[in-house]
Amino acid sequence: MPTPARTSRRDIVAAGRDLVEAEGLEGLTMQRVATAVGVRAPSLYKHVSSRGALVKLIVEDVVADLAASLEGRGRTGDAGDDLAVLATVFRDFARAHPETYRLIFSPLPEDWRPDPDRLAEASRPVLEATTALAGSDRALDAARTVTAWAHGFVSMELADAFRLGGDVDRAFGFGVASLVDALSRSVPAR
Amino acid sequence: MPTPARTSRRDIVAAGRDLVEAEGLEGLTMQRVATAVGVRAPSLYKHVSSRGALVKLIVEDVVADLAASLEGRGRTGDAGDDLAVLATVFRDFARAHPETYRLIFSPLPEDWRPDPDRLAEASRPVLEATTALAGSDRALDAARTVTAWAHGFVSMELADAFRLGGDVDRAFGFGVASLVDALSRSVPAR
DNA sequence: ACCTGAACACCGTTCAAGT
DNA sequence: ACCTGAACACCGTTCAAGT
Repeated sequence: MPTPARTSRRDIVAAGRDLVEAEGLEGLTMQRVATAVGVRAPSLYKHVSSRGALVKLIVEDVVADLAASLEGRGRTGDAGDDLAVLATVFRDFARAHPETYRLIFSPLPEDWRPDPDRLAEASRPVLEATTALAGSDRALDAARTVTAWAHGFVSMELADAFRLGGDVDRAFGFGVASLVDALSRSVPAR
Repeated sequence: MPTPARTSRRDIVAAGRDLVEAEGLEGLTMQRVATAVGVRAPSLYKHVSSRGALVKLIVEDVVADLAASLEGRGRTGDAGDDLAVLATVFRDFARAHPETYRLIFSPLPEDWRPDPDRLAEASRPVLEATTALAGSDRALDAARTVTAWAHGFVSMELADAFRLGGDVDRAFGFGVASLVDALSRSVPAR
């Protein structure tokens, strides 16, 4: 006689994401997720195949939210301003969800990694802005430069790795301005 | 009656570091470390206070090696060239020790983090180069921009996050050249 | 002074048994 | 069809007992 499901993959992913945000990835245990959704740990395996698979679902959920935050934010008419806006939205997302942001850029085992298409979706707005700013020949290199800088900056900020004093907000502004400046010029001389 | 030590903190850190490099942080179990140094797990606690403390010692060991690699490499006479050399040494280090590189930039629990002084030591060569390139007023902002970019680039490369094709080496060269270009100019106009 | 086996409180995961 | 308790093979860590 069938039993109605007492939980769902959706609930499990949401509960898992909350757990990660609250306690980090190591706080994500199957037992705690189970308690959060009102079930025993073994029952989770009817909905997700393993803890790793759950991590992957959580990562994809977070990446989708990040993509949605960036979507349509680079449309001021000035490609340099667009890039600055995108960088700020990106940084704000990271600060609003520090643990899950860390998670999506963590070195995860192969089978826990999100579908590459989801990542491509999140990076499209940046690519559009760099195309406008630096030309289509240089757009990919330029997007990689900006993305690397933004991710590096934000992850160092979250890791509390800027320890030499100074104004971190100013350093962020300085970084965007320098990049926009460099990318809007013709090919560097070196 | 005293027993002579069958292992040492030094051996334990070295064995732990090898384990992390070979299998990632989650491969670092006290039991495996113990086996590697020829002892049982409980004995390790005579030499390190916890697994977290061992992780911290490993991180500090890796950071010291990174600092040594960078030391004295930014001295060509041209500050732009210096920065390019430092970036390349940094990237080579990451590719030579991918797992331990990841570890030192991982979001670690507070008490597992290395002594800030060790990190400052590793970043000094960059700060010297940006001082020469951008002037002392802008040196810190410039160093943060370069460091963020380099770390972001390398960590995305290691995470296999550059999935849109193109030449990753060229993107790295493009990034350094753009940054050097921007930082060697006067204050950006934005 | 260091090393050990036994024990404790946890993990993730499997599986037969319940409804 | 989903949920459960019991079990298995692991963890990190503590501690009394050995040398």
